[in-house]
Amino acid sequence: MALSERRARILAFIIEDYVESAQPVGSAALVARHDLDLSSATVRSEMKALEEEGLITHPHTSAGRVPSNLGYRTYVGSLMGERRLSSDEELTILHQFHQSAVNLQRWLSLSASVLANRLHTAAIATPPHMVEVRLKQLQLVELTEESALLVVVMNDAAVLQHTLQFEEATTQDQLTRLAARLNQQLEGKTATEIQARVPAAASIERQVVDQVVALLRSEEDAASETPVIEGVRELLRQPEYEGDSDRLLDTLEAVEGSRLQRAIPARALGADDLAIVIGDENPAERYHNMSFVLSRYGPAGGAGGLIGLLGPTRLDYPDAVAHVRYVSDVLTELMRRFYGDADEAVTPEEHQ
Amino acid sequence: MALSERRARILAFIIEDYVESAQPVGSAALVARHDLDLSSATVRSEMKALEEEGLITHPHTSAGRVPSNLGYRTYVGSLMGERRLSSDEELTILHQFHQSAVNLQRWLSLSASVLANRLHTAAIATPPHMVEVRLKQLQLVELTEESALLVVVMNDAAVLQHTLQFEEATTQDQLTRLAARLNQQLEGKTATEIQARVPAAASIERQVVDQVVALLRSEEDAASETPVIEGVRELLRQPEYEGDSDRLLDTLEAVEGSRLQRAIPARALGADDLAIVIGDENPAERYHNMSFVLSRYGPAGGAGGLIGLLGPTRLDYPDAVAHVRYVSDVLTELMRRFYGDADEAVTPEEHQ
DNA sequence: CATTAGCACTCTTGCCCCGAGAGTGCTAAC
DNA sequence: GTTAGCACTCTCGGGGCAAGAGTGCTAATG
Repeated sequence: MALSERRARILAFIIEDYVESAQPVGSAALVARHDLDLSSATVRSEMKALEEEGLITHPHTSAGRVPSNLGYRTYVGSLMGERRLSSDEELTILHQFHQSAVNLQRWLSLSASVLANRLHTAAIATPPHMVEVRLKQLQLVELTEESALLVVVMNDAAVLQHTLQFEEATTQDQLTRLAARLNQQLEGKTATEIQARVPAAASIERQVVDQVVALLRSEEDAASETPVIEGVRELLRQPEYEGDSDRLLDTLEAVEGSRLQRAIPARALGADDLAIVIGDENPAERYHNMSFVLSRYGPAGGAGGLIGLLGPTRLDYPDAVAHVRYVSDVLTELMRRFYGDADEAVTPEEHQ
Repeated sequence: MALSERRARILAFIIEDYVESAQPVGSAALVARHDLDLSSATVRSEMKALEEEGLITHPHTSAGRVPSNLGYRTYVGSLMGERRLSSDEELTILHQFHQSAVNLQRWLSLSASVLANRLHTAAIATPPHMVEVRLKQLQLVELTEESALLVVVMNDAAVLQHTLQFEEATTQDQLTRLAARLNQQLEGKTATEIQARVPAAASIERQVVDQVVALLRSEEDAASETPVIEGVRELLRQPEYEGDSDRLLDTLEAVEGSRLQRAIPARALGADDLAIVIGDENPAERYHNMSFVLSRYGPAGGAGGLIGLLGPTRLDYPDAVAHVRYVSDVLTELMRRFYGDADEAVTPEEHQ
């Protein structure tokens, strides 16, 4: 497995050329493009060796070489250079954030759009998620005599709402008093804590508290969070889908929010804050011909989420990593600045 | 233009066969499928006449006939039979609504899904919209010492929120008092009415009121409402897109929420509550090869929105109309039942 | 002994051609 | 007015073919 330096260089060239052209790369073309001091014959024998190590393949006898998943893996593992965004690039991106409203949901879509547009593929962002969801405040607004709107604000600044139907008639006044009392009793509590003291008898209060618990639970449930996805069309325009409507539709399906939410290989994020998941490294078979580049964002210890790219395995990994890293940092910084620090642990907004 | 009865029947048959098969229909096939008491030669001469009137066309000399937009138009205008759903079909649909949570946003997606699945094409639903948006209640929740979350409930039960940054530090107590005072002053007012009395001096109050106005305005602005869309994949699976990735991607683009919102030909809804927009009847060129079947839903005089189908011009119009009508009625009834009557004019929930 | 030139071989791709099939439009007969 | 018959047109799929790209092997070279 110890690749000779020359062989490693050739592998890197193959990958880079292939990423750019989406065409199998042949020995002669490789020599020409990179001014190698070698003949195509030599390159061919090196290619053969690389193939025997399983790093590249052959679509068919008379075609050039294509990187295998293993090839990409070794490339991202040790071969590719660390790319940093130029300050021009960083400024362009920052500029877009500065033009956006102060609103986490916007930032998430914006982050995804920025990534999608710059890398020409799809990008995703999951809303930040807290470990402990607590009630911050609730509010009751009369709708009709026998129904009211319950609005619940949580400590991550998420706002959820639900309509309640009552058996008996009430007034806004009664509702306001009830809300004030409940706020006193329940503020800062989690769903489990509140559940311990739900009134036994059926009553309006009981209904409200039940629903508060339900809403807190739904916020706790990470699975209920639909990720933002942008740039699906960029992705589907990639040559891998050209003229293959079936594959295109399958991917379109695979990429729809509701499917995607469970499929994001979040566990790939180990100690590091950045994960690269290539092809069949993804546990979900549906994504075996795609790669993810993901980063955790959010203040350390505070609420956080995932942001990243989703493309064909033929991704420009150095570029992708640099962009995902940078956007993730920007997002973290914005959260820190506008939503208080980690211990205040406050986060999203206009979220679902 | 006065089509003889026989000619009209033939046109209807052509359309119905074509809708089903997506293949140009030839004279012989038509005679066979419908047991016509005519020879194919006779049908051919009728077809020729229909073609001269612009109701059908010829992809090329040796192909069968295909309805033109004008053909579809006369078909929906006078030829097609009124289809009603069977009570079985109605029950199946109702059943799905009964299983859903009491939540307008859910109902909208559900309506769109039902339509999409039953007609095998895309379906849209716009959130209900009121003519006059008034403030119902506002709430301020401390986030950090110098920032707070403003939550605004409007008379259509929409809830919007925004984060505010203050220059000075405040406490939750101060915020609560401010909110109570503002609620007294501003409840039931429209954006314009509130704007007349914004405090001149910069202050926290000023900031809050400004933002309340902005939120009311954004709710007023119908254009800011992103419609729900379901079944895009059903649509793209239609034979018109088979093997034509370009057209497929164009349509995918045209159908993305943000583009669609301005393109829904709402004005086509005249006095009637149902509109059928065929191909180039749509002002937006992008949709010239698609048809819309739209209905207004919502209690008469109250908040209402649009729901409908979006498919290739080769739509099963009788089926589409019957389904859209029925789902729209169900939705209206649900709103009436759960959100009070027209004069109370109260409506959505968990709506962005 | 690594490198290279040379060459045979393989496989794809685009193209042309052709025949089968589907459908029309016309004409002449009923 | 309707119909049978027929010539004509156009599409579609397959076979054959030549060009092009690229490999893999071998033998020569420094």
